Amino acid sequence: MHFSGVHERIRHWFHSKGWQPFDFQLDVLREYDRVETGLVHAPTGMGKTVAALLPVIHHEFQLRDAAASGSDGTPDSGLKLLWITPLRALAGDTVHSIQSVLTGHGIDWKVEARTGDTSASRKARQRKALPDVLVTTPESLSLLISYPESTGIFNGLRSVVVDEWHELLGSKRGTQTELGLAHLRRRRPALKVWGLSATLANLDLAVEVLAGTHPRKTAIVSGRHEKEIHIESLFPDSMDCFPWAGHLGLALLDRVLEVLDRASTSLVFTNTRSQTESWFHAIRDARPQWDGAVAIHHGSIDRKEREPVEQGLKDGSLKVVVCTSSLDLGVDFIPVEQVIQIGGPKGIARLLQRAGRSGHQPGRPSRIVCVPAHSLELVEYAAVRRAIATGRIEPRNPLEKPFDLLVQHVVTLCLGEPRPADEIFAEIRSAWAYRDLTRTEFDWALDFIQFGGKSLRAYKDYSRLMEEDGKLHPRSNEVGKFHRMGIGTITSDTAVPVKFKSGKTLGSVEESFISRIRPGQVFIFSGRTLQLEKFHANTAYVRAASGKKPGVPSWDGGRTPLSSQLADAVLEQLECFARGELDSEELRQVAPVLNRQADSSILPLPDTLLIENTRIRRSQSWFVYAFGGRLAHEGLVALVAWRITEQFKATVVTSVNDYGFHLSVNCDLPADAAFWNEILGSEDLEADLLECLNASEMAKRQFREIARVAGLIFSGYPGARKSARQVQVSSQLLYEVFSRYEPEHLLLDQARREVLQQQLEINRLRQLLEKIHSRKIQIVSTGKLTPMAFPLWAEMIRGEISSESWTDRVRKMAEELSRDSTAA
DNA sequence: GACCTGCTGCGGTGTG
Repeated sequence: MHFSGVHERIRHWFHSKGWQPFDFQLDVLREYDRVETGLVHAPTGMGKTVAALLPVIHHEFQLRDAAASGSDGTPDSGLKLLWITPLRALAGDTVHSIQSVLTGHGIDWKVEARTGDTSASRKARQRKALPDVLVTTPESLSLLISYPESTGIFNGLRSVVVDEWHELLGSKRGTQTELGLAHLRRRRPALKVWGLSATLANLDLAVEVLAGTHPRKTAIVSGRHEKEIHIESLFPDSMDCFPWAGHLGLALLDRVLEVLDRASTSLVFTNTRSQTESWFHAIRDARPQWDGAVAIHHGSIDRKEREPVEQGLKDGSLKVVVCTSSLDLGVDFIPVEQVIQIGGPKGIARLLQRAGRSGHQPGRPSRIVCVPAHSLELVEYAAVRRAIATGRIEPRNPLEKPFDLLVQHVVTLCLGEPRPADEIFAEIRSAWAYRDLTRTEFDWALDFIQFGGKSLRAYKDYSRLMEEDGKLHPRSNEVGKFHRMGIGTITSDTAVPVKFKSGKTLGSVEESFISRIRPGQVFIFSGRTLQLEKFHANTAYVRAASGKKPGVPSWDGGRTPLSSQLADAVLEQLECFARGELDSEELRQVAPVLNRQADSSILPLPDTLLIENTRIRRSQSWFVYAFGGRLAHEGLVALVAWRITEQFKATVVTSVNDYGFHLSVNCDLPADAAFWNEILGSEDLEADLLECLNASEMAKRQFREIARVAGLIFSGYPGARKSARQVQVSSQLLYEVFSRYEPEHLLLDQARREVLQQQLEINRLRQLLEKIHSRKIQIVSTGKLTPMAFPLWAEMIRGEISSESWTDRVRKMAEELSRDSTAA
């Protein structure tokens, strides 16, 4: 390897820190001249930040050397490096670490952040002149682009780093980043762009998306230092008394406490917010001596309450933090000794990400302790360990031309600088997501922005731009004001704020939860026991309380399905088990349950589709183990139920989980493979789905978010947000107007598309159906519920009856089952 | 004797 003087200086810096450079860091340095868009992927905590800065430093050294030898002019002033991060909470720490690496090399650039947290005066200054390095979010970048006085501030920009690109890639925020990059590249054609990412299955696509459509020289640089991951599971004393279903996992509380005892800092990850509340209370009640050293963190807790928790982790004053994905990324700069996962892993990448929160330093292994909430989760842990060992991981799929964001971005661009339509079209098409955007679609968007489209022509409010001298201009200053308040793609939920009378906000809960609580009743939230004082002006006023049996809130959140990769890996583990290859402790432990499944039915395997048929009182229950994840199953079960009722005069009750779905039918269905093959046919899938799912209701809800991103709905001034109801009313009105007068409206089309793709995972469903037809259908009649059927049955009766009798019925059924097993 | 669910993320005005 040849090292110029520049490389020597960089080597020297590593030496001064007592570090060895990693190969991939030097690879990035070597690729810099050749490559225009690159992607660095390495496990978390492996020095990606330094890797991204080395070429920037190298370039600056070259310029300085040239200037010193008199061959070049003065160095650029203003912004040279733009660093995009998805999380504003990371911006401050990123500023410091960039600053320190640069200073170490004798480069005294000014490094600043610009996010929503930045002070108003600094933001005002930054509109006109930027520091040498700016750390920002995709949203704040869009805002910068939207200010007329910012024209020119990117004129000295040399490189962009997109941090945590894997996190942005699969979302509209990623698409927004693509559009931002397309704009910056138009201004600076020679721009170098580097993405930093965790490992993904589709790295090639990830770099392609980052590069956009211009032919660009790209490279993928891999961190070769494999991170060591230790996955350990906790087991109950006996599988006999371990639940077959459920999600809380508190059965293993004592074991978890022992694990917490042995480390000074632990992160306890859960899968839901309400689970976080339950575990926080359980731990605090069991270890009162840890008072003040146990904290809770999730997305519905107010940011002001969360910040001290993050700080407590940083300074080591907290021993245990119970959290959701809210701390998946946010603790990059924090030393955590061990990580605990309560409940199923859901995905391979997800477990890796969480495990990576511990041992967050080169050379140190990551450890994660997995706590099953029910028996079959042990198979998931075995599967995820195997998948990691064989290098299998999920892809993240980028979005394709979302029209709501297109509409938003065109306005953003024209606010910053009035431009001819052709030029804007070309720029937008250079972003990967819009590479296939047709001129017709683009013209539709322009017409919509200028005149409100076909159906809103009469309303001036929807006319945002106008053409003058061949350029698109904002129609008024008002347009800019309202538009900037709506920039971004995250649409917030409909939750009710929870406040003390003093005015301090604790966070927010679901309206459906708080409406069940009467004043005087006690519930837990944000780790506190609270009493509802009154519900007034869409706000829940509470005071601290003590009380037994407090209610635990639940939220209407996302329902992360088991990933396809992990579902396949689970089936493979069952196959291993069937072959007698019990090469993990998890499989050995769960053996009694799997044996019972195999004895009373069969084990579902990769090449079979198991359908169980059980008579429960007067109904026939059919359990289909399709292993498609709960979202795809929700679509599938609706479809199957609909097709059944088309053929038979029957009432069908359904339930789903990640492994399969269940139909309870009050008539006899044929127990032969041909019938099920037909019922599960993939013909007319989309049309049938839209028909049977009451799709317009789902689309209507999805449309609300689309209308907000497209700037059709103003959701209120900061600090004085409109209520969910108000937003709902105006979005519904628009939906109805479009449906009536302009059914081909591209935003309606997008709403349907998003329902199919995001809420029902149509692509996965389609693949699933194809896979089903290549599998052998095996129908087994069972006398009793099997271990795999039990959770689906319990899930079904949850929707049927009150919680009191739910408990009774589950207990009764469990007792019945356990009597059988002792008798057997 | 088993059990009640369901993630995250950002940003903004203007006038007295």
